[in-house]
Amino acid sequence: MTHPPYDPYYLLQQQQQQEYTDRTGVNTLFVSGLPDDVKAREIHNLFRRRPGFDSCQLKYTGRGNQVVAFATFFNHQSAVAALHALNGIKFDPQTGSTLHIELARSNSRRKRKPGSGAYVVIDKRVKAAANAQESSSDEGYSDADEAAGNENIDSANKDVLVTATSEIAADLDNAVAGVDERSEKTFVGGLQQCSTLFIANLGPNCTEDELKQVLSNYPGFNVLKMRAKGGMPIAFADFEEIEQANKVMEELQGSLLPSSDRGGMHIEYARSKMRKT
DNA sequence: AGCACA
Repeated sequence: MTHPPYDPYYLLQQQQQQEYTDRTGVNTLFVSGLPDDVKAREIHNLFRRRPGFDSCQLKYTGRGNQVVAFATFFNHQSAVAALHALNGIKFDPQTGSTLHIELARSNSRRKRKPGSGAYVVIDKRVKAAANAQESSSDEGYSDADEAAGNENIDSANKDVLVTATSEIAADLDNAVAGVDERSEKTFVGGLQQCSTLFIANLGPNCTEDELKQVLSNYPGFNVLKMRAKGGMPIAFADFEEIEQANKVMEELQGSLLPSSDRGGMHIEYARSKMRKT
């Protein structure tokens, strides 16, 4: 049997293949390198302060004691920002185990019922023992399993955090919408966007020219201002439009300059739009 | 983690 283009299964495969290569729509991080005694609460505490964080889940894959986690954000950018902030950190100083974080293959499809938990545990261990023979092949986890596994556990969790934060975000959104007529700032998923970017983690001898050269390749780039804060330079880069700033943040987040000596650039929205003049 | 200019 062939799979003609209208075959739903064929379409699903096409879509999944696309997700493998283009992950710009993915808001979920896949976290591995966790110690096998990690708790869902620890994962939640790791991500809860990250801008745009939504919820997370810990998953016992059933492959040995392997544990992985998924952290979901309100948008792709927030997810990428958290990825760069946390990837490679020592999660447990005792064992020296290092976190490995990447964009998930696809978004968590967890239903967002009001009152659902800020974090969730998926345990495939018992089931895996039962069908040990048939699940013997390839990888340790699959997104389909993840989506199927979590519905039943959702209701057990009474954490209010998720709903609380999204309500706050909605309030802020309204407040800003009223005040900010020219949309120099907007809220997206609890993140205050700004068309000026704050750039940190630059090397001590990063120059304004060096950075300006990189930034001027992007449409909408206006002005760069640098200053040394405690020896380490920081920079503010202003763009015409938020969308243009977004693009730059997305593409340059974590990237290295010739002068970088302590890892890639860290880029956030500035707290306020750069003054004209 | 570090956010100035007015």
